[in-house]
Amino acid sequence: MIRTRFAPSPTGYLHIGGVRTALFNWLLARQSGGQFILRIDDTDADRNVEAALQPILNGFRWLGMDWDEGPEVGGPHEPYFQSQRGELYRDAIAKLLASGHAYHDFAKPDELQTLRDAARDSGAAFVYDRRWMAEDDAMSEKYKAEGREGVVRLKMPREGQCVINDLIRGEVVVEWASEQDHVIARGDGSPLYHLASVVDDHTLAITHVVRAAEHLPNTPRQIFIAQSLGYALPEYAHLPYVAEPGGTAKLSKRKLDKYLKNRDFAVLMQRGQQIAANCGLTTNDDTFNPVLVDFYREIGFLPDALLNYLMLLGWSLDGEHEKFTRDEMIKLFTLARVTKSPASFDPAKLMSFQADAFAALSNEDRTARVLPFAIGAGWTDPANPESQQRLADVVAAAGDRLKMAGDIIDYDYCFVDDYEINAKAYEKRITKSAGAIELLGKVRDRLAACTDFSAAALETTVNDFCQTEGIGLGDIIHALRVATTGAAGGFGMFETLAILGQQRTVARIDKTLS
RNA sequence: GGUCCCUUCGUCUAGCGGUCUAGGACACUGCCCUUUCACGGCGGCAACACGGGUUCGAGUCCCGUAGGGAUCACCA
Repeated sequence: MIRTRFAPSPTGYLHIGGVRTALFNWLLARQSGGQFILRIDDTDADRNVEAALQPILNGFRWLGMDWDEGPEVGGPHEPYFQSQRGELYRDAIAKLLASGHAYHDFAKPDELQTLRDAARDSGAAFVYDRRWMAEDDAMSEKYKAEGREGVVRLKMPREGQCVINDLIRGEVVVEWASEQDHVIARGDGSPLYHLASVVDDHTLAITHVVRAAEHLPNTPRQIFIAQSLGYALPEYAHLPYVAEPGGTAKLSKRKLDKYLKNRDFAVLMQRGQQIAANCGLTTNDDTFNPVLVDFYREIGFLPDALLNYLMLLGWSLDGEHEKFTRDEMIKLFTLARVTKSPASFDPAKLMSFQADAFAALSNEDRTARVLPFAIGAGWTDPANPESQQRLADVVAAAGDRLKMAGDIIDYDYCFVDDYEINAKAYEKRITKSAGAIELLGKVRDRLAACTDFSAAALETTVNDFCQTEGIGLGDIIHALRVATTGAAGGFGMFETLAILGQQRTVARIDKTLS
C-alpha cells in the first residue's frame, strides 16, 4: 500500500514546481490504489493559516488532485496540521533527549555565527564542537542562570557514512561528519521542520517521500532522526527541481521581473494581463504570476493541459508519446523514468498543450468555459438566451483560434461597438488601398439590400458582387474585414458578418466610410 | 568556501556498448493549403561539455577537468 504526501506550508499560493511534485505523489498513490495525503507544515506559526491555506486547496481542487486525508476531509491520523500535533513532537524530542541522540545547547546565535564564519574562512566544513552543550540538568541551570536560552540539537554521528537509497538517484553517500547538529526544538520548546516532518511521515505511515531535490541535503539528518526514534525508513525519491525559463536556476516566484525578459514568458504574462483587464478579473498582483497555478486558472487554462505539461517536466514515457489523458497519466507514471537533471519551465510548450487540449473540446464545452469571461467582460448576459447563443456562435466560428477561454477577448467586435481598430491594417487595407473606399461603398449597398444574412447567403452575395465588379474576392474582403471588425485577421469573413448581423455590418461600414 | 547533485538540439526529452550519418515534441523557419488569422500537410535549422582510459567498437562503462545547480537558519 503506497501512501504519499504533499506537505505545503501555508504561504497563500501554489507554485508550479510544487504542483509538479504534488502531481507525482498523487499519481503514485492513485495508480496503486494507495492514499495521497495533504499535510500542512505550519510549525512556523503563521497567524492566518486558514486564509493562506485556501488558495492552495483551491489550486488542488481546480487541478482535480483530490487528497484522501488532510484539511477539510480529515482522516484516521488527524489532525493534519503540524501546529496541532505538538504533543507528538514533544514526545519525540523527549525520547531523543533521553536516548542521547539530542542534547540541550546554550550557544547564542552570534557565538555560533562566529564559529561558522571562522570555519568558512579556513575552508573547512563547520562542525560544532558542542562547547555550549549541557551535559546534565545542573549545567543547564548554570547556563540559564547566565541568561542563556537553550535549544535542543541533534547529536549527530561524527564518523561513518549515511547512505541514502534514492529511488531516482541511486545511492547517495554522505559523511556523517559533514552534518550539523541541527536544532530540532526552539528555545521555547516548539519543534522545527526536520523533527516534525520525520515524526509525521512516520505517524502518518507515509511509504514514499517524494519531494524536490533541494531536500536531498536534508535527508541524512532526517534519516538520523528516524533511526534514532526507531522508525522504519520510508522510500526516498528526490525529484529534479523545475528550473526557470531558459535557465538552470530553480524557478522562483520572486524572480518575475527576470523571467519577463524571456520572450515566451512575457507573451504569456501579457496575454494574462489583457484577459484580466478585459474580463474584469479581480487579480491579486501577488499571485497573478505564471510561476503560480492561480494564474492559469484565472485566464482559463485547462487543468489537464497544465498537468500533462508538468508531468513531462522531468519524466517521459518513451520520448515519443507526450499527450496523455488523466487516466493515462495515472496508469503510465513511474518513478523509474524520472530524470535526474533539472527541467526548465517552457511557457511556449505549455501553451501548445493548452491549445491542443482546448481545441479537442466540443463547442459546448468550450462555450461553457468561455462563458464566465464573456460575462466578466459584460458581453454576455447569462439571463438572456439570445446573448448566450451569440457567444456560442462566436465560439463555434472561432474554432481552434481560441486557445484558452480568455482568448474570447480577441473577438470583442462581435459583441460591442467600441472595439479597437488595428491602425496598421486600416491603413494598408483602406487608406492606402486604391479603390477600397469606392468598393466598400458599393458592397455596403449590396449588403444593405440583402434579405438573407446567413453566412452562406453572404458568400453568394459577395462573390456575385465581385463578379459584376470584375474583381477578386481578395480585393474587397480585407477592406470589408477591417471596416467591420477593425481587425487584420479572424475567423471566416462571412461567419463574422452573419454574427454581426445586417444592421451592425452596414452601420460599421458607414462609419468607416465617413 | 564545505557538502551533495546534475551535464544529448534554444527548451523538454529518447538513447540503458554495435540497429546513432543520434529519434520525437515545443519553439524558430521554408513551401503547400487558404479571402485573413488559426489549424493542418510536407520539408529545414539544430545536440552527445572537454580530456583521458576500458573495449574490436562509447552518447551509452570508469576516472579526471570544466561548467551549472542545490544546500549549508531557533524557514519549510
